Amino acid sequence: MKTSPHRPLILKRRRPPLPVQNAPGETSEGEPKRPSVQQEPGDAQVSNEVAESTSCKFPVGIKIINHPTMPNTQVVAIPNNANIQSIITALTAKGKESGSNGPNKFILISCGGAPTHPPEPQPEAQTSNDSKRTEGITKTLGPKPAASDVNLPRPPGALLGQRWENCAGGEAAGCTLNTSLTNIQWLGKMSSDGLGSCSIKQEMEGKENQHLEPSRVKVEEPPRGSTSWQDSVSERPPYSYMAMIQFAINSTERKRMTLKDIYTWIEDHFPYFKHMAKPGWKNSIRHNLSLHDMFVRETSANGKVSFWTIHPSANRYLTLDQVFKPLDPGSPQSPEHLESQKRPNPELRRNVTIKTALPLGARRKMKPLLPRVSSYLVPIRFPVSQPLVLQPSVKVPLPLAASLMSSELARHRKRVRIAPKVPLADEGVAPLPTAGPVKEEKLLLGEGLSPLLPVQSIKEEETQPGEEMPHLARPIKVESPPLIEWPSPCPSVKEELSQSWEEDSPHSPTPRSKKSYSGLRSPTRCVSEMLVIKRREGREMSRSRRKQHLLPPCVDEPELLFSEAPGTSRPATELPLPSEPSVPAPQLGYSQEEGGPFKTPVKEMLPISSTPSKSVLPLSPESWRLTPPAKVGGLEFSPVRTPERAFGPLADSLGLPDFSTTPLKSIPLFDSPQELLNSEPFDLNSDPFSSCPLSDMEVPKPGYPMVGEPQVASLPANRSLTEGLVLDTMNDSLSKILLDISFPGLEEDLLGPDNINWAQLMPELR
DNA sequence: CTATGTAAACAAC
DNA sequence: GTTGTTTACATAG
Repeated sequence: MKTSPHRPLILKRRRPPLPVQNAPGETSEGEPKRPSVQQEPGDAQVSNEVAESTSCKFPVGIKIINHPTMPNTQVVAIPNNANIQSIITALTAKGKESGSNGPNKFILISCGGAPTHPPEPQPEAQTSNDSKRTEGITKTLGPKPAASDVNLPRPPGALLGQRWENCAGGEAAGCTLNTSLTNIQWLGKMSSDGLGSCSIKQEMEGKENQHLEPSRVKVEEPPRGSTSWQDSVSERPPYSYMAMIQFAINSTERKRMTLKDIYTWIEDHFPYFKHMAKPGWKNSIRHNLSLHDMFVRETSANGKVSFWTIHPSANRYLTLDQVFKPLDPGSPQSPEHLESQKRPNPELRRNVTIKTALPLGARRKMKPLLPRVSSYLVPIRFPVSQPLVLQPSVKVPLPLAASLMSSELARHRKRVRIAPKVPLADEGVAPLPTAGPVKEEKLLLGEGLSPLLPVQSIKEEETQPGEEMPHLARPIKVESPPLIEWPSPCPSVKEELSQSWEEDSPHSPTPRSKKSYSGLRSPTRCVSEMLVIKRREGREMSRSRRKQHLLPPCVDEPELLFSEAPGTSRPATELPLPSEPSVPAPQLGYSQEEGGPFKTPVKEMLPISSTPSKSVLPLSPESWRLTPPAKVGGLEFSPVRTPERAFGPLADSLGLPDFSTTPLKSIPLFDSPQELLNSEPFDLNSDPFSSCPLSDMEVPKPGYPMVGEPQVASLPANRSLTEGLVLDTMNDSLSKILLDISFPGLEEDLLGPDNINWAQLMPELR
């Protein structure tokens, strides 16, 4: 309000639109889809599944054995093609029946089972995106599938890795990422999906500035039954605009959303904005979108529609669901509860961060979605001789795994790393590669994973089939200044390694226009034809918050990414995952990005605030954007993307600490995630779930040498890690775990009593 | 000082 | 009017 005298004049900013090329595919996208949230066709499919689930039958092929050392715990081997949801339902029922005395915890692992095809990737990816969004959505049991984010369970095969996004709502609507199995929602009770689902959209109230004012506000509140959120209507959500924007964008399958849809999503999920907030909140949303580098604007091919996306490197794929669970079981989430402080709290950060440890109470009312299950992390030895065995199983994305593991363990050593802020440094300043800044955090990371890796991007675009590389190549135009520059590679150093997204790019110092880069990199974009727009140089200069960069643009950008080897280079983030699932690559990265989501104190993680704090990292702001592929030193893995995004979030949700810390036995093997990745044993490829054989994928590892890191040896041949889920019927939780499977030949001692006869479960292994 | 929120001036459509 | 960008300022921590 204040009119500040100081207000600078702004001269024309915009630049002409880019030429758009249309992508054929895109077309559909172009349109803003609104959130119609509700949606889509997928239902039919879903229903089927659901139906099944209800039946609770265990599919054929399921094998259950008692865990040798854990009481009331059974190991359930699920064929890839089995309907997980139904299995979980059945197990839940079984566990409930047993109560505390009988088996009430189940470790679910994929046994590949049906050899069949790799699970197909879900429909999802494919191109359709927008248009299709329909995809398979599975709907969950949850209450409202509708719109928003629903995470659904996935069908068969999906165990681990996939993220399915199903999203119902197309872009607008949200889909969360799902972490497939991990999603608790399956259990029904927890559904957090869209808070309230919204419905309605607002009529948009009109102008921003008008006030709705309170007066009207309250009126609408829903009946209170639900308590939670309703109450919350009048309360401001504890999330920052940045966080809410991320939730909104991440709720869509494509991870992109038009401004209007963002408004709508927020209104739908946070009634406060619809009813109570001053109209100026929309201005704030826009402000945040422009301000934070993590938000990248892309235009549709035709140039008509602008979509806001989250730079893959920075995207933690946070969704409302992931972050918290409503206190009230029944009610939809209600983040809103909290107080209405004036300020929304720092929100996520804190909240998100959540370590499970934290007292819930402290955090506003939200609870973490996933309970930790430490105990489950017990390594399981696999008798089988071959290392591969589990192929079907999930590959755990490293990161994920790491995170999983670490979660509990972590605490021991580790530190929590914090996500560096994103340095969005914005353009200008890019720290030199060397720039030292990287600092601290990295260190941590260094070892482990770099959580930050950009990796993630993944999914988004999967839609576009194929092209992984393409995108890279594809030039996207940047709007602005021609800067585009592709970054030259910076040589930089590895240092960056760890940093978070930003880091990745570390070298990339070139900050340049952030956005520009982003465009480049983000997978999505690649895919799509979108252009990215965004910042122009101008910004760089500017001192605006965001910009902060310190350095002048290095100029170079790290473009390398692309240039380089195809596989490798691609920024992790970018990879569009063709199908995400497929991507086997281990990705460590994602985690980082988020900072492991939770781990990082929220702050960082969060959105990282894009706002650059200037000081923070030297990294260039863009760094993340660019995400230098391999380059980043340690990050190498980044290239790997996680197979699924899902994990990322998942992990986050867990609030795992750093990878490195993980206590699990298995872990010890790897010092860092990287190691894991590197290590062969994992067959990443084999991921059953992934649709694609990895073969295609490039695995990151090779290419980049880690920077300085010593790479560690890979896992022993006889061991491998696989991801599994732990269903605890005592508390209705479903969590991912990383299993250490030992093959014969290993040291016996290690094995210990807990060996499980995997052969029983997974004949195929043999 | 940082992160965030808010208001506002402008620009381009 | 909408969308996007950028400043300026306020404020909590």
